[in-house]
Amino acid sequence: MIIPTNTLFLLKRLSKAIKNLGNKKRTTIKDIANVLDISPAAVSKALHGDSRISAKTIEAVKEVAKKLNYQPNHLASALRKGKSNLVGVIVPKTNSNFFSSVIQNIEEILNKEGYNIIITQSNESFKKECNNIDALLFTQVDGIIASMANETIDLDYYEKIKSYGIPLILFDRGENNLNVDYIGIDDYQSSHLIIEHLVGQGCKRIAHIGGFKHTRIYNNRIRGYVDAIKKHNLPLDDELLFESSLTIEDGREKMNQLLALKNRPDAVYVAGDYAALGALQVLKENRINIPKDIALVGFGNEPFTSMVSPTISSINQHSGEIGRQAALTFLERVKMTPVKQTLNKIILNAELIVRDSSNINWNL
Amino acid sequence: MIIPTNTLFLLKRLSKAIKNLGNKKRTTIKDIANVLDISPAAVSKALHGDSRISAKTIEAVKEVAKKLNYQPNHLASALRKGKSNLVGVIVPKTNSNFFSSVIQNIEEILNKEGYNIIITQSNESFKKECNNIDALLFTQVDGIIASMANETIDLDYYEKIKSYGIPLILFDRGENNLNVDYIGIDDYQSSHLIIEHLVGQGCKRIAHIGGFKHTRIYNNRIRGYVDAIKKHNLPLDDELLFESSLTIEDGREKMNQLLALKNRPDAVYVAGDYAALGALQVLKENRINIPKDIALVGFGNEPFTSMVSPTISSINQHSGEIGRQAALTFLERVKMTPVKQTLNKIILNAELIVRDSSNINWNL
DNA sequence: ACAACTTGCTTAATCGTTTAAGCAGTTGTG
DNA sequence: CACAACTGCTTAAACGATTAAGCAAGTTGT
Repeated sequence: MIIPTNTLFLLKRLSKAIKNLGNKKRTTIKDIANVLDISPAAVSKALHGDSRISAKTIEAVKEVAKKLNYQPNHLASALRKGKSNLVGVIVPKTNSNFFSSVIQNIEEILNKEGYNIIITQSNESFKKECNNIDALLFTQVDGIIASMANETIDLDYYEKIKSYGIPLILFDRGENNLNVDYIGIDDYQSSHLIIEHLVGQGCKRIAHIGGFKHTRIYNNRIRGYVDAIKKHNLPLDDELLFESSLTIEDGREKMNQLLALKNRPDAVYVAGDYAALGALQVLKENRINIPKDIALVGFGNEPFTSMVSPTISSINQHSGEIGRQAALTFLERVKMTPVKQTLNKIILNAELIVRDSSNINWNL
Repeated sequence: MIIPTNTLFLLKRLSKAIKNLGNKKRTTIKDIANVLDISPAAVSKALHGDSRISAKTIEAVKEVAKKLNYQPNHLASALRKGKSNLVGVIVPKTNSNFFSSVIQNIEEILNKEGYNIIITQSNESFKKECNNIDALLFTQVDGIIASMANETIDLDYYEKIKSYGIPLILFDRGENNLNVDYIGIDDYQSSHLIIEHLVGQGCKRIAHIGGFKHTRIYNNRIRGYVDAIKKHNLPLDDELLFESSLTIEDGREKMNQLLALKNRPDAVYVAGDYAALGALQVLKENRINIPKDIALVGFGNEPFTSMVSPTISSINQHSGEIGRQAALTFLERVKMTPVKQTLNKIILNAELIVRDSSNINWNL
């Protein structure tokens, strides 16, 4: 056992302090200070490796800290420093591969910089989202990284975050009007990718089951769809374009409506994988040949797209990269004092992953 | 505009304070105290509705608080009260329906009681789990609700939680030796349910792709399998029993091994849905009739089990109820001072959901 | 030899809230 | 009328860590 100090006196204090460990509270810098007979301030500095504290003292402090199992009280230092080193993350749901992967990457980057993250889910409910924001602000987070619920139109609560003077970073489901950082893929361009691909497969009447127009990303996908269709001089028919909640059930519903048309489409581009899955089920139930009769493309590259039969073509949103960029953007913003927010978009190129559901060379 | 006080003097102070809102820091109880010319202590009490503060003062304080957009500093009160009102949740992954649903229910209950939760994921990595525990303890959480990573054998870090004197609640993946609360389903009994069902379908040679034995729940499923097989006097063959990581890939691998047997099984019970999916893929690739030639049952009732074709029979683990019970158990424990931990198991009955993959009346 | 640094600490204030203790003034009780 | 109890506040300490300011002793430069 190496005791950093040689006086019997200090040794006695140490063992007394160790004895007290059992009954009492947690060890504080004061306890360490008492053992070594120096001031708490010196202990604090020693623990932070302050250059004005002698190497000998630093070592002694660290030794005693370890012996007494000292754990810094984060609340105290956060209060004093005005920084909690916590970052709030709000997502519509965690049980989606996209969001779970984004979170994982945010966490990885931020942990390295000493931040911890608080994950909350809105379950696509505006009210829950507001509660989450309040809870995070209440917890004194140093910033918030969020993707909005589908329902969210009123931006007051996001303005509230801004008014706190902490960085707000949006990803995937964002909103220009807030004038904050945004990270996402190029939804407009993604639609083009999909339409090009379907045209290449020989499709001539392409439907789109889109998300709600009021959500920017879905609106962009719809705009992309419309423009790409026009570009290829394909029929742009009102009955081929739907707004949907993009759940499995609604995917089924909209697909049924498409099948009920006199003039059926020969391809369907669905703006979400879950709805695409619903559409797939309906197609199979109706014994429709996929992709020969109707080709299908989803969006999001959820793992199940490669599990179902036929496998579903989809758009890879680079969730990992989105998470990374969101975290890095936060780190940049938080360095500024005072925090300045400006509209700053990072748009990644998406990638179309062609699978059986839209590959005419399959299942001939 | 209703001003709770009638003196011009106070009115002036209020408008001055409101003016200061822009440039300065956040509003504190001190600011409110200054406006009303009372002590910060009185403000604090007023905000908490202390009976020793007059109704008039309480109203005035609340009015000014609203006007100055006062938001309590959680760090300060947490420091003072020695309670952060934060609960840490550790799960192996969030992108599983089971865990995501458990979390949702924990959150719902705890939010009502004024707690917020910090969700962390271990990604089935022991190291990550240790980091998470450290991060949560560092954040001064008031308790931890966790489900262990598959890798976790060394329990030192969990002992560390206990040594902090905060409640530790385990669910699903637990460990008796820690002597803490545990909430889960009856895994042993679930295996019986499955075997009974398969026997009822006429299966006579039932294989089990199980999880790792060192994880209690998987061990229980294996024991249940073995005992149920014995009970029905079916062949209990070493080559029919595997330990697996239960990923899709490993499910594929183990299924391939089963197909390579001279004496193939006529049913496979897989201890996890993802591995069951892998097994399903292999069966389909080998044009094996499901369930006539080989029946299949999974575990966990992940949503995709009802999406794939054929749909996969599985065990519903009552994730919602597990989350609720975990939260309620925490609330009970945290009330005790000092917190007492004892081995206390809440075991829920699981439910077998029979789908096409093990229903002989289907696909004849 | 004396100013000017440097070293290695201490002192005391501070972050924002809570709370035990206490103090006037009022009301109630026997 | 005296004493108790209540009302409505104030004072001051505390939670644990950080940090600006300062001080004493030693070191360096001229």
